[in-house]
Amino acid sequence: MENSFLKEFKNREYFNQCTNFDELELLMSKKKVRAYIGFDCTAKSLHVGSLLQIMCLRMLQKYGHQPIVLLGGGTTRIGDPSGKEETRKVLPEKEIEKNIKNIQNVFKKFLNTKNPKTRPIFVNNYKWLGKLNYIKFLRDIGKHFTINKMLNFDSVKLRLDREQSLSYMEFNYMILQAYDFLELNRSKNCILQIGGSDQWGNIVNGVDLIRRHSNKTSYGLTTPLITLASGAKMGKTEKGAIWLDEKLLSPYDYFQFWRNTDDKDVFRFLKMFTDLKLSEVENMKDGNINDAKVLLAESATKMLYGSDKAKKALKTSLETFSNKIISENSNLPVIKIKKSEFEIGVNILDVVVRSKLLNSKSEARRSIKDRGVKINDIPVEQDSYSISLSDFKNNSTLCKLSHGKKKHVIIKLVN
RNA sequence: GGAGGGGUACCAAAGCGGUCAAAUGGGGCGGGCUGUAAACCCGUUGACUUCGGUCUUCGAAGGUUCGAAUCCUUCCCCCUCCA
Repeated sequence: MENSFLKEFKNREYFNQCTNFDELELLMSKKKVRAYIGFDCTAKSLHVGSLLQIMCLRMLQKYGHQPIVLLGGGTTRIGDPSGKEETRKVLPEKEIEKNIKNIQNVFKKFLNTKNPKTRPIFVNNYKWLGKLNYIKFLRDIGKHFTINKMLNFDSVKLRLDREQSLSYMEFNYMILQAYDFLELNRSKNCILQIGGSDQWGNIVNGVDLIRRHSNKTSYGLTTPLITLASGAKMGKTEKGAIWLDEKLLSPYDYFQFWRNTDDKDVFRFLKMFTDLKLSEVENMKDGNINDAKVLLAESATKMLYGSDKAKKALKTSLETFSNKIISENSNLPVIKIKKSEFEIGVNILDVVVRSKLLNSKSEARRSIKDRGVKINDIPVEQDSYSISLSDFKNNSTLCKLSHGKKKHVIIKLVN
C-alpha cells in the first residue's frame, strides 16, 4: 500500500496538487529522481511551519530519490510576495548568509547524509542568480513570461487589488523562482519541485519555463497549508515560533508543543510528522488519546534531537506533570541564585522577573493576585512574599517556581 | 493632479475639551472544570510603586487651554471616488 513515494505522500495527507500525478507516479516508480524544495532564509532558523516540507525530503530519501535543498540566498534578497500583504524588509546580506548556515544544520539533523545516492544536495541560488546578466536574462528567460499572465497570479493580484504597492523587485520574484527550477533541471537533472500550496503559482511557472526553454517535462507537487484545529497557522504561537533549533527552543519545550496538541489534530499529526506506520496510527485511535499525544511528542522530538534528548524530555514531562518531582537533571530552565541572598530573603516579584517567567513586576503582581504564581506547587498569597531558605524543602538546593500550570523554572542555590 | 475619509493599546474598533491608562469584541495570560485537549464559566491585560500615588502612551513635531486622544498649524503615511 505504501509502496511508492506518491502513494505514501497521499496517504499521509501531504498531497495538495500535482501538475501531472499519473505521469509522475509512473516516472518515480520506474526510476530514482531528484526533486527540490526551496527554503526562504529570512529567519535565523526553521520552525515547525517548514516541517512538512522537511518530511517530504525525508520521504524522497525513503524511496531512494535524492532531495535537493535550495537555500534561497538569492531570492531572499528579493522577498517572495506570495501570501504577503506588504513588502517585507529586505535583510542585510551578511545576515542571510548566517541564516543559511544555520538552516542547513537543521536539515542535517532530519536527513540522512550518509547514503551517497540519496544524501541531500544543498544549493544556494545566489550562486547563479547573483551573476545573472540582465540583458541576457531578459532575452533568454524574460521572453517566456507575459505580463498579462503574471498580473493574474494571486500573489500579484492580491496586492494590486488592494492597491498595495508591489515593487518591480518583488514582481520579479516568480521569474527568479522559475529560473531556479530551470537551472536545477539543467545542472542537476532535477525534475520535480515540491512546495506548499502557496507556491503553486511559482512552481507551475517553473514547469512552464522548462518546457518552453528546454522543451523538457518537469513536475510540480504541493502540500496543503496545515492549520491547527484552532484555525491558527502551524508554527507560530503567541509565545513565539516553534523553532527546530535547540538554541532557540529547548527540546523539552519542543516536546511539550507536541504533547499539547489539540485532540482533533493528533492522528493527523502522527501521520504527517512521525515515521509510524499508518496502520499503527489507525490502531491508536482505539487507545487513550493522551498516549497518542505522548507518542507523537516523543517521536517528533526524537526525530530532531535523537533518542536521548527525547527520553529526557519525556522524563521531565512526567516528573513535572504526573509525579510532581523536582529534579536537577530535568529539562526545565534552571536559574542559579546565591544562597546568601536567600538568607535574608528575596522578594517573590524579583525572582519571578529574574527567572523570566514573567516580564515585569506588574505582571507578577497581577498573576499573584490571580493565584497563578506558585512555589513548589503552592500558590503565593502575597506579592510581598519573600523567598527564603525555608522554601527549599528537606535541605534541598532546589525549589520549583511556576507560572500557571505549564511554565516552570527550577531555582538552584549556589554558594 | 482634483474631491473626500482616515491613522487610537497585540489586532479590530469606539471616544471627538476634564469623570480617559482610554468603551466593546477578538487574541493573550491566569483561575475553575477536565485529560498537560477542546468547549464553557470567572478574573486579568502600559510601566513603576513605600499601594497614597507617580511616570509614559491615542501617526510625528509644534501651538491654544487651568486642562487635549479630543481644538489649531505644519509634516508623514494610508484608504475611497474622479482624472
